[in-house]
Amino acid sequence: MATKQSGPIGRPRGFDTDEALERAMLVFWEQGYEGASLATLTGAMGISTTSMYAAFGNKEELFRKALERYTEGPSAYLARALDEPTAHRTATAILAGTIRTTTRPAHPRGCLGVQGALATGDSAQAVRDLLAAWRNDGCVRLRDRFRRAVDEGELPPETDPGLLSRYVTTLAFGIAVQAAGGVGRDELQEMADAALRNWPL
Amino acid sequence: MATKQSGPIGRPRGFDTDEALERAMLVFWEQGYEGASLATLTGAMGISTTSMYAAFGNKEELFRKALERYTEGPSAYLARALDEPTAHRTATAILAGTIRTTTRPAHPRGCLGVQGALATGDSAQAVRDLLAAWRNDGCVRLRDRFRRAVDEGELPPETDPGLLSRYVTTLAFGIAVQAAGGVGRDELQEMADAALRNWPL
DNA sequence: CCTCTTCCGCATCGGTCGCTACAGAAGTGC
DNA sequence: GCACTTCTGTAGCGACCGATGCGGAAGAGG
Repeated sequence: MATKQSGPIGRPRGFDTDEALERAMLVFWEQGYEGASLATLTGAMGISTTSMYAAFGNKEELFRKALERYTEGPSAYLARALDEPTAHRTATAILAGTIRTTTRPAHPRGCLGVQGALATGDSAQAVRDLLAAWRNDGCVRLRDRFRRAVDEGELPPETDPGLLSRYVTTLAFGIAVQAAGGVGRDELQEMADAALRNWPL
Repeated sequence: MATKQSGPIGRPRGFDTDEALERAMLVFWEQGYEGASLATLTGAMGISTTSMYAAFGNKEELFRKALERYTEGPSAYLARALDEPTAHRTATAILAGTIRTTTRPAHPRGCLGVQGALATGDSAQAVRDLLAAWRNDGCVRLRDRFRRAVDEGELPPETDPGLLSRYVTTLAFGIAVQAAGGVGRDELQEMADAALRNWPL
């Protein structure tokens, strides 16, 4: 009957799980899934391999959780953009958010969802598929947003929401690749502005 | 004085260097630089590690040569596109060539220059930089082509060639990412057609 | 034939990979 | 104090990483 109000028994964890996951996410972001070794990861997390396995399972599970954290952290602009009042503002916010996130100083350049595991060996195919699904999910949610805009009469009825969302996500992924190579923020923003000057396509 | 007309002395090589390099390129294309192990590479090439080292130097040199082969093979559409008579046809040819190459059945999906080493560990940074320079070179050559079109009066004098080339290459890299995730050829081509419908931007 | 040069198959190098067994430390509840 | 549960540091697992040493095989030139 007594509600369990006391903490879990046993020795409490000696590190902050959220902070360790944040650091792991940064390593995956910069070096990719295959490029990030456990030694590098645990070194950045400040814990031993034993603690990492006890807290996160294994490397692949750690990556999955790092991707979730990325989605709700650096990539949260996507969810916010979908709430913009118009489709045009949604597209603008997505590209601006992508550019800001992929070119932020003191953060890894590029996008974890793009460069985390774009091409991998056999042992990392599950992670590659996970990221492909992650990217596709973003495209689908954007398509639904544009479809709503068509239904509400904001966009012309002959507009193809899938085509439009594919266009915006293609630009976003391309921006991520450019940013990973060191292309500057201002140049990308000018290009994005020009790309959305005529809308919808 | 006598011109050396006889072949090199010693035991001749027992395999075709070009074909072995072609197979190595395909492995790098599909699995990336870090994901492609020497065992996988030499297995696909049909030679032993000893022969690979004797013929190509090491893994990094093998990748450099595979990238050259990729540039002159699957990515040769870029050079051809730059010779198109108009800037618009150049842009159209680049996107069409990108889509065809990144979605070709029986070939790895995506683009070696994008997914070969987009994010890597420390030991592969040189390859990452090499690919970033490769991508930037494509953008620069395209910019020069557009600049010529401005000089020749084909494009309005207020056109920014750098902006335009950044736009086209961003679309191309985004297409490569989409293709790596399994997006179909027709859908990408429809999007590319729509993206270039208003030109120049 | 012999000699010379190069190539190739086998074995293996030290290092690192992801991962785990074990024992002791450090907390909780009684 | 005690028993119990959980976490952590060390040490090491087998497997694979990229890269080599070595000796014999194989062809070219004489």
